[in-house]
Amino acid sequence: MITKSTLERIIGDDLADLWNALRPEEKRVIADNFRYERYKKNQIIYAESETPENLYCLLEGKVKLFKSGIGDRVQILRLYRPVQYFGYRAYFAREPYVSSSAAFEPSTLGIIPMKIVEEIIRNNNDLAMFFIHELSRNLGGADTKIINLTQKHIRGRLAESLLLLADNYGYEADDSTLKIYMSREDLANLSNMTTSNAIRTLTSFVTEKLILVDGRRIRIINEPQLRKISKFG
Amino acid sequence: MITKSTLERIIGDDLADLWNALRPEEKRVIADNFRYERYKKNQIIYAESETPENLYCLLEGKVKLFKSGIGDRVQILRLYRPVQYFGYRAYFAREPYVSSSAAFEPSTLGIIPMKIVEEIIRNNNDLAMFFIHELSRNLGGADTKIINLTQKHIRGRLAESLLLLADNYGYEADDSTLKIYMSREDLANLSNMTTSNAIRTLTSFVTEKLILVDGRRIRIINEPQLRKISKFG
DNA sequence: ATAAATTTGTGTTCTAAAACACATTTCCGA
DNA sequence: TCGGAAATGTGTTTTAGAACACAAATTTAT
Repeated sequence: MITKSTLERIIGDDLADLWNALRPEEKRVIADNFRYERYKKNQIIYAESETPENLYCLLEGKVKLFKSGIGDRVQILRLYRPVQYFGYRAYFAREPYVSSSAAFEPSTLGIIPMKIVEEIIRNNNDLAMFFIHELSRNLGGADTKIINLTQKHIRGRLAESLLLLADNYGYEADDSTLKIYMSREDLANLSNMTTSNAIRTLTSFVTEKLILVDGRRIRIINEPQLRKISKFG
Repeated sequence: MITKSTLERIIGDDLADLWNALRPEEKRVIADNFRYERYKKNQIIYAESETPENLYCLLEGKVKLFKSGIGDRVQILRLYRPVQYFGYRAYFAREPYVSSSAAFEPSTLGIIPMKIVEEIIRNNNDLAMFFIHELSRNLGGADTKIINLTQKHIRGRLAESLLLLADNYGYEADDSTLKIYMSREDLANLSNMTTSNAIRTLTSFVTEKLILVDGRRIRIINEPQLRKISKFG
C-alpha cells in the first residue's frame, strides 16, 4: 500500500510532462477528480470493446496493452512503466477500446475522468501538445512494429523484444539483468510467435552466450550481437 | 492543371474539419503560407529519415504511406484520399520520418509549413483537437493492422485489403468496381505477401466468384463472403 | 502437505507461404 | 514501331514456423 505522502510526491513530482503543463487552478481540478486504485497481477484494467472513460496513469508497477486476435492468439502492443499515461486513445478517437490492458505485476494506477482532461485541454494548449506528442510517438512506434513483426524472423523478433524490454524497464543493479520478469507466453505474445518457439529461441540465445536465463530472470550478456540479430538475423 | 478558382473552392470548401476549426485571421495566415504542388505517378513526396517540415493536404489523386523493411520488402501502412492530411506525425513526434509517401497516381498536394500550423495550434484548441482525433484514429488503425497482418492467412489478408480499398476509395458508378487501380505488387505490399501470392489469391477469388478482374480493374461481386474470409478464412 | 493446474521444455510432424524459375503479356521510351 | 523493361501469370521446390504431443518442473489452491 503506498502512502498518501508518497502518492502526493508522485503526483507533484513524477507526473512530469503532463503535470507541468498545468496551471495551478487546473492542478486543483485534477487533484479533486483524481483517485487511485490497486491492481493485482494479471488483473484487467479495461477490456476491448468497452467505452473509454478514464485517463490512467501508471504510478507503480508494470502494465501491458494487448489485443486478442484469431483463435486464442494475443498480441502485446505496448508496455507501460511509471509514470506513463494510457487509456486515452480510444476516448479521443470517439470509439470503443480496440485493445485491452492488464497489470503485469501488482500496480497502482492514478485515474482521472477523460471528460475532465478534455475540458482542461480545451483551455490549455500545452496539455494538448502533450497528447499530440505522445500519440505521434506511439503511432511511429506502431508503424515500426508492423515491419518488425511481419518481416523479421523469429530470432530477430525475440532479440528485438529483449532489447525493447531493456529500453523500457532497464536493468537491475548488476547492469545486465532485465528488470521485468515475464512468462515465456508473454514473451511469445510480444514477439508474435508460439510459446514453444519463444522457449526454444531463448535456449538458442543461451547456447550462443547472448543471454543467461534463470527462470524468468534474463541477463543480457552480449547486447551488440543481440542488436545485430534484431536488425536482421 | 487545376485552376486557381477550383483550388480556392477546395481550400474553402473541402478542407472541412481542419479549415472549419480556424478563425478568420488564422485562415489568412494559412492562405498566405499555402502553396500547391503536382506530383506524378509514383513520385516520392517525402522519404524515410528526412526531417519533416510540412503538412500535406491531398487535394486531388491518391497517396500511399509506406515503409521499407528487410531486403526489398515494402509495407504499405496507410492510404490517403482527398481531402486528407498527412506528413505531420513525425514533426509532432520531433523525429525524422519513419516512413515514406508517394503518389499512387497524378496528384495535387496543398503544402503548409508545420511551423505555421504549430503556431496556430498553440492558440486554437479546435485545431489541436483535430490532430488529437486524427492521430488517435490512426493509432487505433495501426494496432488493428498489426493483428490483421500477423495473424490472418493470405486469403484473409487480401480480402481485408480489398475491403479496405472499397472503404477508402469507394466504387465506380456501377457500384462494384473499385475506384483505385493498383499493381499486383502494391496489392501484395498492402497485404504483406509476395506478388506471386497476391496474383494467385486474386485468381482464386475470381474462380470462387467473389470478384471479377480485368487488368487492374477489380469488381467486388460478393462482398459478404469476402468479409467472412477477411474475418477469418 | 498434497493434489491440481499452470508453466516450461523438447521431439516430431505438417503446412502455409516464401523462394525460385520461367513464360507471356503489357507498357513505355527512344 | 520497335525493343527492352515491367508487370502478370503459373508451376515447382524449399523452409520457417505452427501444430501437436508429451514430460518434467514449478506454482497455486485447499
